[in-house]
Amino acid sequence: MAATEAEQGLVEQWRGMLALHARTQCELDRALHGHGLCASDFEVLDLLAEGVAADGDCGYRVQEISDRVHLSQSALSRLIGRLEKDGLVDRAMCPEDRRGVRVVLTAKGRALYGQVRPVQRAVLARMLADAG
Amino acid sequence: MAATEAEQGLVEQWRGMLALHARTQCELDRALHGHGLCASDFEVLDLLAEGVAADGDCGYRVQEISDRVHLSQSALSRLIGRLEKDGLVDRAMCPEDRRGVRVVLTAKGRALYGQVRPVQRAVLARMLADAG
DNA sequence: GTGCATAATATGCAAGCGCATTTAATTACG
DNA sequence: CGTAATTAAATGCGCTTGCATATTATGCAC
Repeated sequence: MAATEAEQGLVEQWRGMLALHARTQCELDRALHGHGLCASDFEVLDLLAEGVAADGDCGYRVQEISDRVHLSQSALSRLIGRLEKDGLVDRAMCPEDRRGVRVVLTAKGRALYGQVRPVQRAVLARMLADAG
Repeated sequence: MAATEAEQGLVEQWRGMLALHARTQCELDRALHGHGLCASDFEVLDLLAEGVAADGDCGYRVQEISDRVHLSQSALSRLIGRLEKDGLVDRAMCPEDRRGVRVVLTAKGRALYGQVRPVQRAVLARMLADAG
């Protein structure tokens, strides 16, 4: 039946994606672990670093980060807490909405990002290049 | 530069994959949760069910499952333990290598799989159809 | 067969995650 | 204004995960 064939195609697509995702995520975690980061940490740093050019003052609201990163709100809150504890980001109250929190890379965070970014890009190149 | 462009392409490919994977995995977990399963549980059941046709006697070695499922050996061991506790699989010693363990679907496990499989397929169809 | 390296699972443990709830600030409505 | 409904983020909690290690079984040298 055509329906079954289409279904089988979806299943294979999904299995392929699971495999590639797991392999890549695992490699990323290993590569970043030496720098004290996990893959989710890097996702957030990557977003923060790309947001502002060089002046480290505007940053993102937690909610904006939450829209772009695939974590629950609670997981993100704790992740930012860890980054802050390690001195990689600062948390500051939003002046315009005092419920909100603004997150900014510190100099240390920016430096670590600069160091780690090529590592992450290399893993992506190695894992995604052929098996796309 | 061409190198930077290629790199940017990889980054976008990876972000797209992260997004699609996270959305789908999350939907799967939600859909299966009502049946007492998580997405990893289903992966294992799916493999076990496809392995043998109807006679439930040969099953898989844990190591064979480990090759096909993207979990650490310890996580898989515990997952099988949970399935066993819920009466969905049986664990039996391998006659030919008594270090090994053979895992087989029980009748209950096969019944649950039959019930849950269309649910999982529907989620895949819904999530992967357009954004492939 | 005894001893030693290796292999297949299981288990102790700490860390990260999601769900539900809490706390604090804003908005809406009488 | 004051009170209820809503929103932003943080926290309690249980569960799953991976790493390191323990346990049991095999195989090989002697």
